[in-house]
Amino acid sequence: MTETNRIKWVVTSAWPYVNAIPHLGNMVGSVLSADVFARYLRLKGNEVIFVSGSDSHGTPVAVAAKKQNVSAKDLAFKNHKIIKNLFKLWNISYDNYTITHNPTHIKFVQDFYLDIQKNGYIFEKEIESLFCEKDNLYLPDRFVEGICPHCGYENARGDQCDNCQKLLLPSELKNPRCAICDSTPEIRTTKHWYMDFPKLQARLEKLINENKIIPQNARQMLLNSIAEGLPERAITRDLEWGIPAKFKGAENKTIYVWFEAVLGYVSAVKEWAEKIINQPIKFDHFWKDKNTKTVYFIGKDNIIFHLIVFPGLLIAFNDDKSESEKLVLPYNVSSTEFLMYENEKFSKSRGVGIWIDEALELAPLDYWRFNLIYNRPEKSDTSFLWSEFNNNIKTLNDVIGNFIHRTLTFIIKQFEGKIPKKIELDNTDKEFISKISSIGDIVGNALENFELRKALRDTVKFAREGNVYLNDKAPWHLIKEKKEAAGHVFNICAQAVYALAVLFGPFIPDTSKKILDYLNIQKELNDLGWNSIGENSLLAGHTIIKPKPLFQKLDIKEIQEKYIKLKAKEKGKSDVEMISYDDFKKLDIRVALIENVEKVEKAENLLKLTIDLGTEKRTIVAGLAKYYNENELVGKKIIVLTNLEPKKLRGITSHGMLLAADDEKTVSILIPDKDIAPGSKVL
RNA sequence: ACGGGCGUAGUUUAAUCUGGUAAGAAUUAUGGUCUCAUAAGUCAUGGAUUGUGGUUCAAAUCCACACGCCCGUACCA
Repeated sequence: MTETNRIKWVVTSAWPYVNAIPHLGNMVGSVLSADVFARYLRLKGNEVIFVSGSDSHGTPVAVAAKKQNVSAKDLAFKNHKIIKNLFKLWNISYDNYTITHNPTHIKFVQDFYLDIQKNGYIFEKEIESLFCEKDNLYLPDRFVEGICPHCGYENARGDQCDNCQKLLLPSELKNPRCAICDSTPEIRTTKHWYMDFPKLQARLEKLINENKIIPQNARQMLLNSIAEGLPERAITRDLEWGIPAKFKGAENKTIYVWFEAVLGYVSAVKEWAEKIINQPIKFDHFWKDKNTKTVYFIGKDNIIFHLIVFPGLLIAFNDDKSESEKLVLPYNVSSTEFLMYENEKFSKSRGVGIWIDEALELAPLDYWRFNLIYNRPEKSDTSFLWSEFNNNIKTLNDVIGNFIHRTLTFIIKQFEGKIPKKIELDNTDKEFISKISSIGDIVGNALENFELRKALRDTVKFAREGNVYLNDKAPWHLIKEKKEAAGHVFNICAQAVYALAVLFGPFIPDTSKKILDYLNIQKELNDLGWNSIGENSLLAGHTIIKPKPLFQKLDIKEIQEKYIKLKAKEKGKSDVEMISYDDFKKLDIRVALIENVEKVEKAENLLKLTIDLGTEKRTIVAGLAKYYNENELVGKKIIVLTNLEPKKLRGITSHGMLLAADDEKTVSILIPDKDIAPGSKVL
């Protein structure tokens, strides 16, 4: 444990893209894990700087801004502010949460690449690229579609054919078209600046081999891709929204986001030193000391980037620097697997998952922080399950909250709130006390090995042992015979409560603070320190405060319903897109009379309807079988969209669409208020 | 397609690197018990190694194949 004492740490989490609010998966993998780790290191008395920021450049932001008719910069800053505020609400203890579009970062990146160029790691190359004149855009590979030269599949993308799986170059496609506007792009020659990774290969291999801390599974994959040969990578782009490249002749080029955002790990500390604490020297203090440990909390999709690309850049930069000017190479990368939502991938477009703003509307913060770390996907992908969430809240409440509450209320009621004295220890006492004195090391070791999940589970186990101890000693019996004997037990339990306050500090800081408040301890947690856990943390005679329950059980069904409503509201919001009257006029909506209804075989929800439109009869297929039976529909007058493209459903061609309302619980067909002739137009 | 990883009670998981205890826990279920505490606590019982072959005295663990899921190659940040 002394090993980490007074060591300098730079703790970082992956940079969230400014275009989207992070979801729980993003949160647990990088931001929250890094926060727990940073809080622990501070508690152990280390020098810690914890940084990250919003990744603000790149095509998607530019495109979104254009759609909303604002500048990319305004949009980026607006979203950055929202994300930054959410992290604050999540109690993320960043020393600096910045944005890549800040002057310190921009200058740092520009100078950095000029340095690398000077050191001989950048070369220029002309390439042919497809350009869409209509969108005024060089098209990234996957934004080009066309016919696959191998299998003739019509919708092959410029990077790969989804049909035959073969890798493609955009120029190989027959009849290429722009995926955004469908027009035919032209081939243009453009020059780009490349990073010479092959030149770094040997040194990167050495770095990976010599670093014994990075996870075993990542190592294998990394060595593999190095052995395969690292590709040269273009670091510039023909894009306006980004950091202008300063290479000679690169006037209209920007640095590709991937190669610039990672440098934020460095520049964010620089910005912090210069602008937040006004001690510029602190930048060198952290980044240019070879004993500083830098740690990166990321998702598994980011491993290569953080252990090959990023250190590669640092090595190239350090090439001509003296020892005291070199930037320190990564100490470790803690990568998590993915969090799923009820066994599905999080997906914004399909509305699958929980986003960090929604979470806060559904349950108190510490319930989320606890739950996420408790199920942190360390070994394999794990799912967020409502049932698990419920279990974990119960654990929090029944095991931890209750142990603390029963201990403190007993002391209040029977001992006027004063911590009673210990008397003689028997074996049961000794056993529990030895647990109190070792729990700090057990949990601390797990954290230092980046096993956050184990650390939290060990803490819960400790609280459970507190309950067992209480049960074994049954002080509510002892008190009838000999008050001191009961007091003795509660002295020991109070030490355990104190231990829990400290142990929970990194995980659920609000709760930790509450416990300290009840214990009537005014000192800041960081001043108390991790090592203050022990059998005599609280002195006999110390007065505590009457506690309130720390947690309460939640009605998970109610929360789920709230979640569904939240999702429905969002969906409604995004669907409200204004259309012109001309657009509306294109729809031919009419009243129709249902003449016949049959159930469609092998389809649980489909009905085949024969309808009369006055001038003609038609067949349409509707997904109503769950809500209506055949008989109750015949003879009803309904509303039908008649000029929808015919579509084959289960072998039956549907010539139109029946209109119905759906609130996710019931589905109701629409019926004209008065008796009106079939074929009447709806306007 | 290629490279890497993963697969253990209904559910969430430990033990896998380094083969060796009745595969350990939590939750769920069932039954008992205590009353300080929040219908909480505590105790007991039941329940699992994806499949098929192989190596071995011995396989959850090592090897091969199959199946399923994830990631990377693949510039989407």
